[in-house]
Amino acid sequence: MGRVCIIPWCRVESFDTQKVPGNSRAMIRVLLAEDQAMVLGALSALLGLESDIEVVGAAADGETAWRDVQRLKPDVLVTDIEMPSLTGLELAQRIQRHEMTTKVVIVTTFARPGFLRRALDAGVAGYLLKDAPAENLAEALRKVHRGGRSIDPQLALDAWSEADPLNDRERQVLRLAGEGRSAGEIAGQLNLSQGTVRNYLSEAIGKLGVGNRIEAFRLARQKGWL
Amino acid sequence: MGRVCIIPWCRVESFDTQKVPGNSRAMIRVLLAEDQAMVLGALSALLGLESDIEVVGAAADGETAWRDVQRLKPDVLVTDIEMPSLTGLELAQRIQRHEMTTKVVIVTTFARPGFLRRALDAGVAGYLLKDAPAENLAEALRKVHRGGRSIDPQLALDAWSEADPLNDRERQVLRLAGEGRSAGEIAGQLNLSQGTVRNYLSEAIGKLGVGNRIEAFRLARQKGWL
DNA sequence: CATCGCTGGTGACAAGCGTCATTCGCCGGA
DNA sequence: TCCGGCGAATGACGCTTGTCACCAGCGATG
Repeated sequence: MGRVCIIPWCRVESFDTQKVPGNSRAMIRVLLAEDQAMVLGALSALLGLESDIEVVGAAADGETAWRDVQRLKPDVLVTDIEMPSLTGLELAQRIQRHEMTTKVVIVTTFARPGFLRRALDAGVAGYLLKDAPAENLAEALRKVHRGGRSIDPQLALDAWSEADPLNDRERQVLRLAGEGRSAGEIAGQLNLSQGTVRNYLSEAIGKLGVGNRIEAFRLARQKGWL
Repeated sequence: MGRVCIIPWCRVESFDTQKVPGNSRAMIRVLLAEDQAMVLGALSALLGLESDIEVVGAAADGETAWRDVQRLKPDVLVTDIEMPSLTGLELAQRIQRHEMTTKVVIVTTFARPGFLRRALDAGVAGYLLKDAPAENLAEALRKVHRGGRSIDPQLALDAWSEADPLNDRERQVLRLAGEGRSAGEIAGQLNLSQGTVRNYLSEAIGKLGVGNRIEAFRLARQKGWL
């Protein structure tokens, strides 16, 4: 199995991954997927410090990650969500559909309950935030490799407790308000009266427990409700 | 220049003979500032593999980074831009104003011309994108430490396009307004009068040629002027 | 048929927003 | 010394927002 290192100055063209110097133990074979090259390299370095983890590949976009998953059959895929050509969530779905043994751990910036929910539906075994301490990653990989799950606890709570309180109209109106449209403009665009638009906005503001449309928009977007 | 391959599964062992544990050599003392803990840890691991670089500290927000800069007086500060309490750009400004010898290298996701421009005004020596290959970082640090500069070339071109029309106050006010603060709240926070805040907002709205604070905020942020 | 509940609308009111003309103090340059 | 410019404040004006109480149609459900 020939493999090319994707990091340019790393000029090794291929080598044997099965055989690990001095250690035939339960080495966890990990594939990384992350579109920001520098973060990708850094994560690779980070995991490389762990004696029981072996980074067998690193992909910078969704499609190559998918090919690498099929080719390398890693124990664990560590992936970002936002990537070109194929998101981490779609990647997880494919792995689920193909009934592969590769576990998926999402590592992302976005603490949006909506994302977590979709990730769980796609059968991911881990969901970490980039805000979390770096040690958590290796720990999570071990847990997942043992068959466990590792979900950001704070986020897990949010995903259960908080359902989207907004209805369709409120979402529409809030989206436009967030772009700076006035009540009148929104009314024109949705074929409503100006007063009705203000009522919906007021409703949304009340439901979200904030003070104005801007905060309402920010909160709703942050929660993944828009 | 001896270099160690940073990618762990790339098992090239290139030894650096320069480096001695006693280190009388040009060890580059680096402070990291990055709000995403996992990325911070990963970058730390990445740079830790370089034989001529020593990571002397790692801060997760702007204020602690600033304290660490004063305390540790590192050769180079590697900082993200978007951080709580103090952005990387403000950090660079402070270092410039205090005429410290610490060089600043910005490492960010944002390829916004305005950011680069303000970074250059603040006298930073390097501006890298997280999209860039990981080995660029260490390379840039060395170049900067030798007194050189390392600016993302593509971005450097764009920077000459559009100038930021906003002044300091307008930026501050707009940032807070974008978070949903009212004129009164902003006034309290900046020790201004409510009327003055509205004047600044009006100015900003006019300069940007938009219709209200929300549009002004969105436009300014998109251009990298905040 | 009565009666909910839902979607949308009205009108009124206070508070906040955006604009403008004007003022004041202060600093730096001519 | 005077003058211009800048940062900040003021007050006034009209428009927009956020809130609330209330009303009208309309489809279900009893």
